Amino acid sequence: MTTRKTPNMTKIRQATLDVITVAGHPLSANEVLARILLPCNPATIYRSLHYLEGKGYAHSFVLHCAEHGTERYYMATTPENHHHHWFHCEQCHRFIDLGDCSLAPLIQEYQEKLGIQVTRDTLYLTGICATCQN
Amino acid sequence: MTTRKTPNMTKIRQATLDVITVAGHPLSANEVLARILLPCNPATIYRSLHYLEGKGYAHSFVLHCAEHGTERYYMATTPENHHHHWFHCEQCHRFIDLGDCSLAPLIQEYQEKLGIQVTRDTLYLTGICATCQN
DNA sequence: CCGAATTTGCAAATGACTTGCATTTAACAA
DNA sequence: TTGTTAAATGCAAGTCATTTGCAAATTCGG
Repeated sequence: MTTRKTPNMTKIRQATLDVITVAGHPLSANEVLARILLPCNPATIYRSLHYLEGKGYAHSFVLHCAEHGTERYYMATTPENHHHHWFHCEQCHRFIDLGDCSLAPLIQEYQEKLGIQVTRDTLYLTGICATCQN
Repeated sequence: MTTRKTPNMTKIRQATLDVITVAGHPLSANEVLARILLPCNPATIYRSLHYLEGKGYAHSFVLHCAEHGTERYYMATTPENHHHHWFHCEQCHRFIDLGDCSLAPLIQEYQEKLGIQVTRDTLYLTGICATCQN
């Protein structure tokens, strides 16, 4: 009995990664499903996104917006493995990149002060974007 | 026909507020339900928490933890209406207070730079607390 | 090409949360 | 106090994102 060494980057997984990479901003599973070109079952998209996150190809966070409810949003990991934070417009449902995470010093401080081990930070802002204010 | 001026702070709503106030840390609807002394329907807890948040008596955020899934957590608003941020231990499911939100300057900067109107910020850290590391 | 292990599709299940509706509660005027 | 009426609650069913069990399809390694 041979154990397969590395699970496969299948067509669907690659296509899923392509979709979130091209998008350039966080996408929900439903949005991925709507954009993927391959015929694909919703459950497979969920599994595919799990896979990508597990392998470090994607990051995700759970965001709630009044109009779309609570969903998990995925974005492709950058080459440097930095993660960004985002502003979400509740009106047009668009994301604005707030740039690289700048929480490292703050997190370091908390870790030292409280003896905690931080494995993940979630930060996002919501409100109305410049365009929707007019 | 007279329109009633102010909806009521009913017994259940008051008891709900009491529960999250006494807890001192974020509580999910289920946790409130488990702690409230009055006989009360789950749906009413949800409605009650909505009410409290709408009136400014409570704040909430959605957090995902591997063991408990995705849930909204509520905490009582402080007298100064400051909101805190929290660390959540994925092992013992306890919250540690990270203190007052220190994002104001950062948010102000984003608002000016991007012309956005930020109505809400969500920040929390997850990981393993000091106790659970041993 | 064969056999084992992984992946996918499909359908049902889960779980948080919401909603419609009938009933109960409570505010307000008389 | 009592009747009227809006608001609050209980109950049950519905919604929606996500997960899971299982059978069928795919694919890797030999």
